[in-house]
Amino acid sequence: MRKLSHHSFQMTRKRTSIYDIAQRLDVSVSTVSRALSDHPSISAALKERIREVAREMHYTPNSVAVNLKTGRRNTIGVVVPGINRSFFSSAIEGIEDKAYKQGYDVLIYQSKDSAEREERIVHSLAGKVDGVIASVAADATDHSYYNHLSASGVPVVLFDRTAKGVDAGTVIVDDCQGAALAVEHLLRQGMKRIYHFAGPRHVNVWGNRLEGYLSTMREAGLSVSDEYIFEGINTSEQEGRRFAETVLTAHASGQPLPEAVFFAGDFAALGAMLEFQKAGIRIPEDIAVVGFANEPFCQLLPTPLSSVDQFSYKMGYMAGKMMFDRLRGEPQVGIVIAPELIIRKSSLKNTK
Amino acid sequence: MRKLSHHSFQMTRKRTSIYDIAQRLDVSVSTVSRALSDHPSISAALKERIREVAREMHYTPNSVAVNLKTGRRNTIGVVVPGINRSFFSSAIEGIEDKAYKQGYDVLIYQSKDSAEREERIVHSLAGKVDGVIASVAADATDHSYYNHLSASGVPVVLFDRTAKGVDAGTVIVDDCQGAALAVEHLLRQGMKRIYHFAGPRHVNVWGNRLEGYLSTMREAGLSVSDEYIFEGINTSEQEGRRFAETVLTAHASGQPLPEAVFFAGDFAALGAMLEFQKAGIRIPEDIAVVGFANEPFCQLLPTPLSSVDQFSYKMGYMAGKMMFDRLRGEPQVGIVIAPELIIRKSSLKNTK
DNA sequence: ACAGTTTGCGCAATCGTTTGTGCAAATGTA
DNA sequence: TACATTTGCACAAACGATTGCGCAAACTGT
Repeated sequence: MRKLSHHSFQMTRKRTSIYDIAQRLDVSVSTVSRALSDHPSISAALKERIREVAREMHYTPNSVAVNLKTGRRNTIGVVVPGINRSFFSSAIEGIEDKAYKQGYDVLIYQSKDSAEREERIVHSLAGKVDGVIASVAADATDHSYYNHLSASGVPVVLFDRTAKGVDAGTVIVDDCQGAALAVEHLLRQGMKRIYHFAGPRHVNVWGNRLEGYLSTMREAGLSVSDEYIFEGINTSEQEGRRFAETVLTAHASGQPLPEAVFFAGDFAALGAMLEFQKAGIRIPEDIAVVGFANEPFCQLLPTPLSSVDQFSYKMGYMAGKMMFDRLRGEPQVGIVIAPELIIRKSSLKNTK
Repeated sequence: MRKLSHHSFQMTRKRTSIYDIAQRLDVSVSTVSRALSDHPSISAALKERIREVAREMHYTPNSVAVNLKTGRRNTIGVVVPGINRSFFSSAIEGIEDKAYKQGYDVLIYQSKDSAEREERIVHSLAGKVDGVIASVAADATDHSYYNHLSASGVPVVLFDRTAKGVDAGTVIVDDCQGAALAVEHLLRQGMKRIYHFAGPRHVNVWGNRLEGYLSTMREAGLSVSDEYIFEGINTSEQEGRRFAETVLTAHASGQPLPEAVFFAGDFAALGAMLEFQKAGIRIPEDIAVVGFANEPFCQLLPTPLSSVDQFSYKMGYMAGKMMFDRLRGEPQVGIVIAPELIIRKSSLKNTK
């Protein structure tokens, strides 16, 4: 192992520029530039020599200079509530893969579900990126600051959590249909008393899932009384537990248990399942459960959790695709991905 | 809601530059530049007017131009195996939080545990970022390409998965001690026949955990026979299952079951637990289990999994801190974070 | 051999900033 | 009043690339 300097930060040799190459071969910088970008007006022989010298001098173009000159930055910004969540991190993976293929870099920002932080981020993003892909913060309803971007020529693509009044392309999963799939699956097994754990309905995804639940129940000729629906402040595990407690105390005072519950989020489903099981209620025999998002842990649970898959990676990838379409000036309006119900043990009553 | 153009990509007005402001106030660009950066040689009155006009013209500095001129990009690159893993995504969260405070942006790249991809990324990073924070790919042992960066003045900080022969600061958890904590915890409960599920030992983290396991056993006066140690190709759930099968078949042919197993990773522990339980083996009564990383799912499991916490967020945050120290020319050599054993049901034999 | 093309390259402006230096006007000193 | 300082701003050269234009030399054809 070769000895390394303690203070490598001092030995910063200047990077070789196009100018150094030019000097070395006694040609002009423009010639070097053209040679390296394979311009027709440079002879093949000279091109070859320039490329060779560039290689041996370890030349890498200074992207900042290129960006300044061309006006493009080859970078797209991504704003999500938090990266530390499977749905978002795998969506980002999709975005990154697409971007990587196109030679673009990805700048990541976390709004932490705070619209205030989101706004600051969005403003700072203007001029740093060619486009922005985002999933909006849930704590507010007005996200019009994204229009600053689109107004100044920076295309915006919203995925999953979209916002009204924003000039942007959207990539979403058909939440309404996803809910329908889940509820129909339960109905098919003869259950009628199906509850729904919802998130705040001002957020499109949760509102639509509620909508899908309601319309499917209605179509099946079932009436949905108030106690069927529980609106959590979010879809966390804790809220799921709170839901379970509510149901259990209602049961204690005589109300029948639900036959099944459709949760608008997996974590809420998880919390509730654990709480139910603690109370001696069996899943799925006593209560069948379906979640939403198909988080990785679903299949890891001792009672694997049925869930609606949102194809998070694909959503990210499509959002990336839509972004590049927009950058090319071919604006796609919106993409809706068909969800898929993954049936596991938690929702199968007649399991032998 | 105001009507938005279908083709906002065409209405790209030129961004206002420092030059526009100068023209409007009939001063020179240099004056504007200095005024906005609060240079002493500009009168307070003029500064105020310039700032005002800048605000009303919605001026935001063109960061690319600033970068080109100053040589700094205010961006740090992060290279991790994959973002879609709780450990890395929350480490990134730590990095991002620190960077955000310092006004730096974060560029994310995924090596997907491929050294080849990692090398391409690292090369492309030269000249795009001021520093690089990474956790190296596990499929190779030579990561010397990182030296290109440090040699050209771009500081490198490695966290968790480090590499020998790379001129970089490091932030790691004391894996050896973490293993010791886990094994001691098991020993204290009187167990002696303690197995270890290891990862490839050429990767520092797994090698050190193995080391910690071995030395703790040795100090307790216990001999470790070959079948105690299983070296998986990684620490995935699948490898965990494979481990369980190996143990079970050995048991079928007369060998006693382990009293406890210390896993070098939570996912492996999970896979094995599920497999054991499927075979009717009770956790922790028959086999106690301790994992490593304290992944979020540990506490969600019906038999919550004891695990060694690595403080991933903190590691990321410290890595960020170390990066800024290096950028300031105050090189920290290495930070070692003390791990903490989180004891849960899976490792408590004498639970009532 | 001469005009007309093509081929191959250099000159210089440009992108939006930062910053060293120069130079007037305003101020201070005697 | 005359000279030395300070104050406040403008000029112009960078940073590292891209690119329109110009212009010699090397070809083409007759």
